[in-house]
Amino acid sequence: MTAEDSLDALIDALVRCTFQVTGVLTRIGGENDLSLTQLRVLGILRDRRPRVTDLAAYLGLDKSTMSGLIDRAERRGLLARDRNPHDGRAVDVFLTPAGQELTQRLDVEIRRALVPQLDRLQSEQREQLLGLLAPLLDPTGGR
Amino acid sequence: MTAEDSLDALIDALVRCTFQVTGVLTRIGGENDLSLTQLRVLGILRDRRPRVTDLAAYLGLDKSTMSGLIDRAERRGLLARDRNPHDGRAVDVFLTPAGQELTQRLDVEIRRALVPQLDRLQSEQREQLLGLLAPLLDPTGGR
DNA sequence: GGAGATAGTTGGTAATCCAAACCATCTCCA
DNA sequence: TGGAGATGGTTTGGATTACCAACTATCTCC
Repeated sequence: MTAEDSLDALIDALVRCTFQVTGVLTRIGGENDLSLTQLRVLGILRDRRPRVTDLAAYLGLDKSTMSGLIDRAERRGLLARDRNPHDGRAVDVFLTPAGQELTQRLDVEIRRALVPQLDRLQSEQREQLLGLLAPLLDPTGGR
Repeated sequence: MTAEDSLDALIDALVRCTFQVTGVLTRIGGENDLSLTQLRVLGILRDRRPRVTDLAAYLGLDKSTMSGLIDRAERRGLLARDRNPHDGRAVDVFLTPAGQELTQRLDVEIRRALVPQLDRLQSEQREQLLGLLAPLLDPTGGR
């Protein structure tokens, strides 16, 4: 197998893996009446209190899309808005206690769903995988 | 770091990686007026000629959703339907030449977008990563 | 203090998705 | 063999997701 083919195979595996994980997340979200995007919103808000624009930027969505997403989640009591004290234009978004509770429960479910796959690897292989994924995630490109 | 924490970190990295790859695919799809789902449809049809229900099952979608997706892609001339010769109820779906051409172009673009990230790894690390992803993708669970 | 930039919402449109209802075809057994 | 039930697809209706353009409110800075 040439290096070229091997790279193709790796990309294929990466994409396949992406869809597999996405499938798990979509399923778990769906079981809780959450779209994948809503799931991501909750995940981001777990340890942050961003303004609407930041949230949209994280997710790669338009501001107006964000408004609707927040509206519906707010109506369900999962998150809330608050005027930013330092900038009268900005609106901070954060989880309500109910949202925190749900997010935590989802975390457990996601973990439970993914662990069996990861358990196919031995402990040191998992360490290795973590080490290999890290550079891929570094936004600075490691330079 | 305990083994428990390490597993959490790995799951976090895996999910983060998933969203990063999804972002790339969504962007490239969008540049070609394709949703992520349409992109997947084309990808699946690359080397298959499934019936509508099979396609829906692959993607985890409802039959009725599939109908609409196929309709729109067919209207764009990317794929076509044909009555299954062995089962009068079933409808086979396959790429048109235009669809094949687009799919191939998308393949190149996706490759080009992901290679820079993967180039952060040395050749043998990429081999290693491929080896670690393989068992995660095996639907039989390797048993 | 006002012109231009920035933050967010609203309204309009298209795509995506599900569920339920529906027709056509197939299976299979009584 | 004929018909009841299962299966494959489409259609319809409704909620969500997503974009863009237009709008209001606030901020920045000359």
